[in-house]
Amino acid sequence: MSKAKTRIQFKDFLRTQGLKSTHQRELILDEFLRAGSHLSTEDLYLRLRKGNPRIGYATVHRTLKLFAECGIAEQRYFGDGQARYEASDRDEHHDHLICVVCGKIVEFEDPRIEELQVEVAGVHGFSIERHRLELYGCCPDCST
Amino acid sequence: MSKAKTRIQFKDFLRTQGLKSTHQRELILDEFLRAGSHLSTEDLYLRLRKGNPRIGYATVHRTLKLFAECGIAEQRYFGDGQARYEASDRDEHHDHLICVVCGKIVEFEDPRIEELQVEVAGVHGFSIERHRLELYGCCPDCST
DNA sequence: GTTTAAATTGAAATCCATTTTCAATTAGAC
DNA sequence: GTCTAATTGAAAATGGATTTCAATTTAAAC
Repeated sequence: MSKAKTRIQFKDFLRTQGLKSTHQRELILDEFLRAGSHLSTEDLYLRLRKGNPRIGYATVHRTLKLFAECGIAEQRYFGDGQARYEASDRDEHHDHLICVVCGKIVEFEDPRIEELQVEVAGVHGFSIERHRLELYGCCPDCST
Repeated sequence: MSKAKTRIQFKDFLRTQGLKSTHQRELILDEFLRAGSHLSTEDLYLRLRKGNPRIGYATVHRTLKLFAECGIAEQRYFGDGQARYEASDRDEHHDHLICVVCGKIVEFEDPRIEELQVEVAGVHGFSIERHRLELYGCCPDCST
């Protein structure tokens, strides 16, 4: 989905929820879309402060939660103690490879794994809503 | 592995690390092995307090970390903001099905998924050290 | 058994990301 | 422009994890 469409999606979301479209929310969405993925609240806050020293951490935090609520972003936990957000407008779904040495995060997807997940859940009577698959290991750059 | 053997494993670990075997550490290990899995530090602390009001939260916390260090327990994060520990002396490895309604946690394993993970990681040049797979959905009891 | 050095304990303090509070400001409907 | 409700951001609160430190306990040496 294009950035322009994402902006419209967000505005629509705000309107339908009786929320207001503000300057800060627009700035935060712009920077979020511009920045790479897997950003923590702190990361995004610091990037925003460079251009706008007036923006508050609480607002960034609250706005990221709004993004997650309306489907623009997804919240992830990689176990380092802080939540990260990634734009969910790119592919349908993907999982993560995380380098335990340098922290690099690579995305991947494999329909065969997804299929087996549904099958396994079915055996236990579960219907899957979402899943999380993370592979931790050593990336090519760090294994030399 | 039997509980007796796990106790010996822990004592050996302590000795080789130059650490001491204490009454508290024995109590905590006993209660940890007696209690079900997926316990938070708080859970275990409260269980221990019932029989031993003198035991401290910090000691439970530190001892659980020791368990993880010596391979008796594994630390898990399910995204509710607190670490959980499970005994790692039962099967070789397993993943989790988590009910988003009642919070029930079911364990499963599927070698076919594991195999595909190794394959996918290889495509990206990663060697896998460990992984995390969690399926979130609705369990049979909650879907009726 | 006694001594002794080092590890351990637990209450309290600290840390740190997240979340909430609240008075001042702003959006947008009228 | 007026008015009401939502929003903002600095500061405070929250909550689990972790550390501090004086008192206690362990276990090795004697």
